[in-house]
Amino acid sequence: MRWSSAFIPTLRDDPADAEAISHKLLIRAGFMRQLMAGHYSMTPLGFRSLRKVEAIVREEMEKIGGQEFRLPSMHPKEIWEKSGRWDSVGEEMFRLQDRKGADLALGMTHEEIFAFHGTELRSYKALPQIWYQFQAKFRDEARPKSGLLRVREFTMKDSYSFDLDQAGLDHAFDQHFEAYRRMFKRFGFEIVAVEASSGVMGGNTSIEFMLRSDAGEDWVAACGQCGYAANVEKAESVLPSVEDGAGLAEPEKFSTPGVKTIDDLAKMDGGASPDRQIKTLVYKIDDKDVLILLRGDHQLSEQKLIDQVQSEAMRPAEIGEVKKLLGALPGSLGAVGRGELFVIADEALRGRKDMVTGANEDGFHLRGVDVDRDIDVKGWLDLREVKDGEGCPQCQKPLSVYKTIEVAHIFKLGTKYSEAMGAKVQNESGESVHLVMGSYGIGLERNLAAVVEANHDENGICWPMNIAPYEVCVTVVKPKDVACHEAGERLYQDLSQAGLDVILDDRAERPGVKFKDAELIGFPYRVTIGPKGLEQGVFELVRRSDGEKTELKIEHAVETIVETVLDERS
RNA sequence: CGGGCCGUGGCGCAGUCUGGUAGCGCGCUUGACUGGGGGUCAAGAGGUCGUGAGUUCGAGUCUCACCGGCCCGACCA
Repeated sequence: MRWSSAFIPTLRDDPADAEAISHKLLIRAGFMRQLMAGHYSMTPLGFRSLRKVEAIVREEMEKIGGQEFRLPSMHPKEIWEKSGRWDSVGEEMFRLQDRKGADLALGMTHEEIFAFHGTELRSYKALPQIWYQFQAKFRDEARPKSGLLRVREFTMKDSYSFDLDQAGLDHAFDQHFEAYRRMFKRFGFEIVAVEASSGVMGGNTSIEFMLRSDAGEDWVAACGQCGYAANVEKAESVLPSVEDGAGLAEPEKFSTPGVKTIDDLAKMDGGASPDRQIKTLVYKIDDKDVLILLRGDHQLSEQKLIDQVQSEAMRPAEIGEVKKLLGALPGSLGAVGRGELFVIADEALRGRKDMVTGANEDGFHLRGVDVDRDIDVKGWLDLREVKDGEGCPQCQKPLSVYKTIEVAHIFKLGTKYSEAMGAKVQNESGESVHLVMGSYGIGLERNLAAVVEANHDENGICWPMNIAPYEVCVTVVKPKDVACHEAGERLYQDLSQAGLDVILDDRAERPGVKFKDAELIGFPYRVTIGPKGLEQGVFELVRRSDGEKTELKIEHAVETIVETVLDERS
């Protein structure tokens, strides 16, 4: 490609509405443009890189025996009703009607559709199968943000495995796990694989692949010692034990005027430190009132609660409902003597004595509370959100908690969808059994953005060779000079001939403009061809990642550049 | 969905409080000088000021409604 005839709309300033680095750089460097919130058009440069991401994913899928499909993105309501997800996914699914008034959905994932096609599998002899596709996914995100990191329309490679039994699924899952690791390596960033909550996907095991980044929105707890890592929606930790005093024979009410928070009570004379307090939250779970108890210095993880309580709908109670139920406002709530209510307590409260909690009377608390003696706990669950520095559940060393981008998610689904669609095969003994399924997703655009988040500097993007839109940029410093022009043209032809992706910057621009643009876009290598170099019989090769410059004798330039580029492809 | 901020040439912004001929920088076009890190000079093109209604002699500016975008939170297979 000759730059003079290419559409590469670079911008001198950061776009005003971008925050995330990948968002700013992909816009500025001319890789994409926004159409509306959560929907981006890829420009030719962006599409080249996106196709390289896709090619890597496809290669790795083929390596594990994946077979590529292409499914419709518009689905009939009926198939989503069979799995129950027409209702359970709620507003996140785009829905529409055709001219006959039939209800349709834009696919946000394809478990139902692949399971539907899986019904044509009849015998164990046909197994295992791994089916995949690249397809646009539509999700009506409440808040699209951060450029390509959270959008409403994107391309996903989703694959589905079909096996006879759990052991088969485990194998397919492991194959995907390894394939994904290879993909990220080739993308040029390090990931951490974590245990995750499966959300409404169903199934019991899922693993997320996370890239550490401040632009992310998922928190991960990881142990540097033993390798334990989990999404905070799922992570556990061990706490130092707390020594309790003997306490009182029975709870004693005391006045706490103006105390509204854990902190207020901790600061008050005769109060209690947060780890000696019981925090009481009120939730409406399927219209039932439930009290949730945690230690005062602990935070509820709603996802943990959702994952452990079978419920259709859950929300915190409104303030009026709380007052009506317990007779007091938040700040003075407690579970003592409320045995008629369903009380769930976090494990960290088990066996605690001499605690302080609200008296269900504004401005009053109870001290000397013995959890086992005074509170009728119906269920003990791990509900606490893990915090930085707490002990690793495997090796007790301190955990670190940090922000990440979820770059892929793989699930062991089990038989949820094969049962819903009636996908069965006969096993060796002639019995009909439901297919055991897995599903494995990776978003292309998000991974493109992740590559940028992980590979950039103050001058722009630093593409790894595998993802770069062009591997080499040949910069002709003075295109009007015949010798320069011809040398550039010849090098461009030779490198292209050798199979490299190369762009020739033949624009009538100042050298500075060309250098800046090339750095902003982030070509891994750039060759400078100018009068000075020609006089000495050399080109200059500049590496984007560290700015290292090498002088190449003109007669050996092609050979050296080709070798360098091929070396870095993987 | 709650809270906050913002819509003015392609991009970044000023002008809005206090109503009176729509501006600046960059980019773009043409020409000249230039040519190894966003150069200089000259001459140009480009805007229904998000949309609609209202107040006013007069609205980018004031009022109301709507639309769109960004950020925080809630939510997120």
